[in-house]
Amino acid sequence: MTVVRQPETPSAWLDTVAAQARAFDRSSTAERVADVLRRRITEGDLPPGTRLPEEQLVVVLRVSRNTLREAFRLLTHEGLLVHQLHRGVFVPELDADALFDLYRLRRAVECDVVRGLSQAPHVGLDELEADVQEAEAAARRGDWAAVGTANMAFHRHLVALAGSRRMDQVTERVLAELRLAFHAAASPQRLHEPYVARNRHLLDLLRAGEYDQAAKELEAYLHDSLSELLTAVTPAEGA
Amino acid sequence: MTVVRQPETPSAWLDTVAAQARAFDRSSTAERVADVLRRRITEGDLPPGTRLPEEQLVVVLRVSRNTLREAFRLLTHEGLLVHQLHRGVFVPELDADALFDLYRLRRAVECDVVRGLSQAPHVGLDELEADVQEAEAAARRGDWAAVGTANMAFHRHLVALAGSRRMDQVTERVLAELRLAFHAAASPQRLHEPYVARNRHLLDLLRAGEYDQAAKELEAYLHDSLSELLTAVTPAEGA
DNA sequence: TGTAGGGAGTTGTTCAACAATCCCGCAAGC
DNA sequence: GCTTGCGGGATTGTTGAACAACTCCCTACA
Repeated sequence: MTVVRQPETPSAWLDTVAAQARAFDRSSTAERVADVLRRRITEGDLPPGTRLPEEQLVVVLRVSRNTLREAFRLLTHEGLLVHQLHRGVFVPELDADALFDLYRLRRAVECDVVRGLSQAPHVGLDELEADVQEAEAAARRGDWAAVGTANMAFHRHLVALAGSRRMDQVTERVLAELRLAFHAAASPQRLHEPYVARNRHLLDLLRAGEYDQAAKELEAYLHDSLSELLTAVTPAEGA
Repeated sequence: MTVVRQPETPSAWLDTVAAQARAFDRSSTAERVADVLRRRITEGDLPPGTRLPEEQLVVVLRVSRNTLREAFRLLTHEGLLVHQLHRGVFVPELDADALFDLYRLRRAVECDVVRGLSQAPHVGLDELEADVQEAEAAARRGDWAAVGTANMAFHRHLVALAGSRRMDQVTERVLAELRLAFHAAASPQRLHEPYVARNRHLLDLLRAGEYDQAAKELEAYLHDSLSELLTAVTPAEGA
């Protein structure tokens, strides 16, 4: 039902087809529910601190409580929800400490990937190029949300260059949490615009094989990005 | 059974104490179940590839299927189980790629932590000292499993120096998966013994504030550890 | 003002049942 | 002989209801 088999040519591409079919299969009800909620959260429809009551969602989503709770687990695993015993699940509120923490982990992973590229010479930078172009186009038309999305894709693809499944997972989680903070920011333009050019610069350095230089630039990049995000999120945290 | 009650003095704080005791006891049933399974897995009782059937475990553990499945989720989140749709949960089998991947992420995090110590001058190294001493003692009595445990604690505490909750989580997961591979190794001694002295050396460097030097040493350390683990796990993977 | 008590509402857990899927073996066909 | 197609049994996925345990808020009382 799911896979058409071609017995006369048992070549390698069958494996890839099978893998894709299996990935397609991966649509349990809980994951579909999680998809819906994930979109709502990452789009910013649910502001941080919002509680997600089980009973109401059960009615709206047409699933049983157990399945909904399974979806909650998935999203909690992704950092998009936090669970409090006997109180329910909430959209997390990221304070300055959390942002610090996220950028700390982010820096460790991304910079390590960039530095490590010297060991794996020829990697495809096409996706990064596409992301930068996408960001530049979005910036020209003033769509700062799209700029932010493209920038995040840039970093996701950057980490993907390492070919490490677990690093990809960590990055996915970090960026998902970060997106929560982006929504809380006042000015999306200030938050995203400067990094279009810097991503372009970073990509140039990678093309030139200047990996150590790129890592340094990336570190400064992330430092500035965190500073900007902190001032954008905290309303007025003077003495 | 779990909480001692004092009926003659029913004051308010007693209730909160009781609540805390209960919460302490283990917040939820699912977590208690997860604890039991986690121990069985990390002790090596369940060899990689083992399937954990729901019905049998429900009977043995005296919990409902839903609660058991919740425990499965927790352990899957920790990397101690893998889930396959409509097939069940299994103890993961780590191949060479997975080990490579784990060490890649591990190197990125741990080395970043060590390098970052130059920014946070005075950190407590007492726990690291205790771990090293523990490992040394275990090595003297030939308890290589205990050496491995102490070594892992050393690295966990090393990362903890950064004070980053998310880095701690990542490390926890990486080490948990790694422990699975350790069980598959033939000679625990070869796997753990050399790193007792190297941990001691690393600690000395940290005490001296030679953080860059320590990071370099740690990188070589992890490289050697991975090599050893690969030869220990793969039976005979020559050309 | 502050605090104990109670009740409503929500979450945690269990149970039983059914639907969907996988696995294994067996027979039919080339 | 090999593959294909088809059950049948076993296991997982999902549901709905029920009860227990807990949180939160409101009220009464000192």
